[in-house]
Amino acid sequence: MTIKDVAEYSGVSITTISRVLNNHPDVREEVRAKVLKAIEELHYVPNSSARDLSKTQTDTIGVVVRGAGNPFLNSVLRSIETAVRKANYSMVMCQIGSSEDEISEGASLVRSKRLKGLIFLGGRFDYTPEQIATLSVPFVCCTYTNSFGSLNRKAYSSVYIDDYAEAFRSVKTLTNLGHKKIAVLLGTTCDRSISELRFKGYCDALESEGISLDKNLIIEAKSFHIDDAFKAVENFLKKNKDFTAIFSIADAMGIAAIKALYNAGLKVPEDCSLISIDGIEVSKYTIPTLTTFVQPIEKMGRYAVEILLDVLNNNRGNCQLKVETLLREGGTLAKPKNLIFTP
Amino acid sequence: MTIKDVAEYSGVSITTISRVLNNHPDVREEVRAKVLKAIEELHYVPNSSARDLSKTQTDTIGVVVRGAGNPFLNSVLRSIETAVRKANYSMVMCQIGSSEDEISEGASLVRSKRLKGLIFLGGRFDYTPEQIATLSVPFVCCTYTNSFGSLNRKAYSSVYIDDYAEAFRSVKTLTNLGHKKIAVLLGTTCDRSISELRFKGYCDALESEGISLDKNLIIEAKSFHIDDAFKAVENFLKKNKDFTAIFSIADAMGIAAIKALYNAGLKVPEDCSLISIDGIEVSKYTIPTLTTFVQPIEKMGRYAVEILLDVLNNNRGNCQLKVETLLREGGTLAKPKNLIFTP
DNA sequence: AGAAAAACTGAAAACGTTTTCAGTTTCTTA
DNA sequence: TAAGAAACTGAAAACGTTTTCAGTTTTTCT
Repeated sequence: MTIKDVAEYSGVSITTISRVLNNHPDVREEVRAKVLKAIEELHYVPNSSARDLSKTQTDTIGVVVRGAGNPFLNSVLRSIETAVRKANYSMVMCQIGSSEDEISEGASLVRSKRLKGLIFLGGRFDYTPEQIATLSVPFVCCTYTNSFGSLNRKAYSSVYIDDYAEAFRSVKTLTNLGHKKIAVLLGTTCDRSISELRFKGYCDALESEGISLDKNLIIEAKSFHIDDAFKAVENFLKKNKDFTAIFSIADAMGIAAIKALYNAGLKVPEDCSLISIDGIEVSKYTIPTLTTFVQPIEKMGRYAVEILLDVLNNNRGNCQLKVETLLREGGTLAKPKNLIFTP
Repeated sequence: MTIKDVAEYSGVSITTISRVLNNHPDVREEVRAKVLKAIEELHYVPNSSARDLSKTQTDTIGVVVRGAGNPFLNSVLRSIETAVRKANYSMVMCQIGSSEDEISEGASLVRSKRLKGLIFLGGRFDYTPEQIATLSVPFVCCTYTNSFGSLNRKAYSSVYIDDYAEAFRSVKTLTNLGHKKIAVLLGTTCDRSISELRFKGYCDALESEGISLDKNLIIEAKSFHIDDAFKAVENFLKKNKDFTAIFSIADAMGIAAIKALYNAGLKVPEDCSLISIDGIEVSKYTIPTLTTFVQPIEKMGRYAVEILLDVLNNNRGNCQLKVETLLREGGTLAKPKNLIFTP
C-alpha cells in the first residue's frame, strides 16, 4: 500500500497525493476531499523511511542522557518523551557513561539517524565552540550545569537552574539554623558532573558566614549513584564525627546519607541536619522526609522540547530559560545541638 | 557524505561498500580493509532512512510501556534500551496511560514508524487472538503478568515471573514467621494491573494455612503510584489496626507503606512486618531496609530484546522465559508480637 | 473577448541505500 | 595447462516519498 496505489485509486497523480498529505495549499478542495477519502478507505499510512529519505531529515529528535539511572533524570526524560510525542515527533534516546562525551555521541546519532535536533540531559556541558560546531543540528541542554570558564551559556539553548545560587541557598538554609560544620556530599567531579558549581556555591556560602572550608568535610562519592553515595558517607562517618549537617547535591545521594547516618547511630535531624536539591518522588517518603529544593521536573522536560521545536520550526535563535526550585520542607532540618561525638 | 563518496575515495563501487557495511562474505580481505579505512577516514555514517527504505523495514523496535513512572519499569526500560543499542537497533518508546490499550497503540506505532518488532512492558497482557493478529510484527511481553482466562502464554513470547507463585511465596514467608493477620497492598485491578494474579497468590497462601480471607485487610490503592499507595495505607490505618504484617505487591508501594506506618506510630518490623516484590534500587535504603523478592531487572530487559531479535532474525517461534526472583533480606520482617492496638 | 494572472496538476528527478544479476577474475583439478 | 568452479566485483533497478519545473486549466481584468 503506497502512495501510488492511492493515486490510482483516486485518479490523480502521486504528486497530488503527496500535496494533500503535506497540507500544501495548491490543491482544489474537491480533489483534496477525494484524496482524503481514498486514503481513508485504503487505510493508507505513509512510509516514514521514504519520507525521511526524501526530506533528508526525520521528524525525530535525539536525547543524549548522562547518568540515566538517576531518578531525577528519569523523570525529566519521561516528560521529554511525552512532549515529543504530543508534537508528533519521535524520540530516540542514547544513554552515555562516563567514558563517552555528549558531543561525539550526539553527532554520530544525528548522522546515523538523521535527527532534526538534540536534547542533552544531565551531566555538564562544557564544550568549546569548535566542538559544538560539529553538531549540525539545533540542540537544547536540559542539564544541570555548565562549568566555569567554559562556553558561555548564551552560545546555546538551555533549560537550567542556577546551580551555584541554589547550592548557596541550600547551605544558607543550614547556616541560618546555626550550623557551622556542614559537610557536602558530592559526586566526583572528574566525570563531568554537576558537582563543580554546586560545590562552589557551598564554599561561597560558608565563606559568606566567615566559615572556612574544611577539607575533611567534603564527601566525594565515586559517582552519583545511590550505592556509591552510601559507601562514601559510610566511610566518611568512620573517620569524622565533627559536623552537624550535610548538604547533599542530589536527592538520591541524600537518601543514601539518611541511611548511612542511621546505620551509624546518628539521628536525622537531631544529630545531623540534611538538605538537598532535586525533589524526586521517593524523597517524600524517606524517614524523616527529605528537605529538598524541588526542581520543576515536568516543566523542564516540556520546555526543553518546546524550545527545540521553536528553534527548529521558527528559526529562532538560542534561548536560555532559567527555572527556579522550590523548597519542600521535610523533617531533616533542625538547629545544631552540642555534638554527641567529638573528635 | 554518502556511500558514493566512500566508493570514489576508495576506488571501488558502491555495491562493494554496501557489502562491507553489511558484512557480506564476498569481499576480498584486502578490499574490505581498504574500504573500512576509507569509511574511518571520511567519518562516514550510513543514512538509516535510505537503508530502511531499501530494506522496506527499519532497524527500530518499539517499546510500549504502561506506567512508566514506576521505578522498576524504568530500570527495565533502561536495560532494554542498552540491549537494543548494543544490537545496533534503535528504540522508540511510547508511554501509555490507563485509558489506552497496548495493542492499538502498538499497532499504530508499527505502521507509522515501520517498526520491526515490539516489546510490551508493564501492565497486564490479556488480549484475544484476534486483537493480537492486528499486530503485524513479532513482539515480546516483558511484563508482569497475563491474567486468568485470557490468552494462553504460549500464544506469544514473554519474559516473566510467576506472579502467582512469587506472591504465594512472599505471603508464606510471613506465615512461616507466625503471621496470621496479613494485609495486602494492591494497585487497583481495574487499570489492567498486575494485581490480580498476585492477589490470588496471597489468597491461596492464606488458605493453605487455614486462614480465611479478611476483606478488611485488602488495601487497594488507586494506582501503583507511590503517592496513591501512601494515601491508601494512611486511610487503611485510620480504620484498621488488627494486622501484623503487610504484603506489598510492589516496592514503590512498600516504601509508601513504611512511611505511612511510621507516621501512624507503628514500628516496622516490631509492630508490622512488611515484604514486597521488585527489588528496585532505592528499596535498599529505606529504614529499615525493605525485605523484597528481587526481580532480575537487567536480565529481563536484555532477555526481552534477545528473544525479540531471535524471533526477528532467525524466524524462531514464540518463546516464553520464566525468570525467578531472589529474596533480598532487609529488616522489615519479624515474628508477630501481641498487637499494641486492638480493634 | 482576449490577455495576463492565478490556481492547480503531473512527469520526472532526486534522496542514499540494498539487492539482483551478469560479468570478471582467481583458484582447483584432472 | 585448460576448463570448470569459486570468489569476487559492479551496473542498474528497486524502495516510496518530496520537490522542481513545466505545463494546463481557470479566473480576473480591461
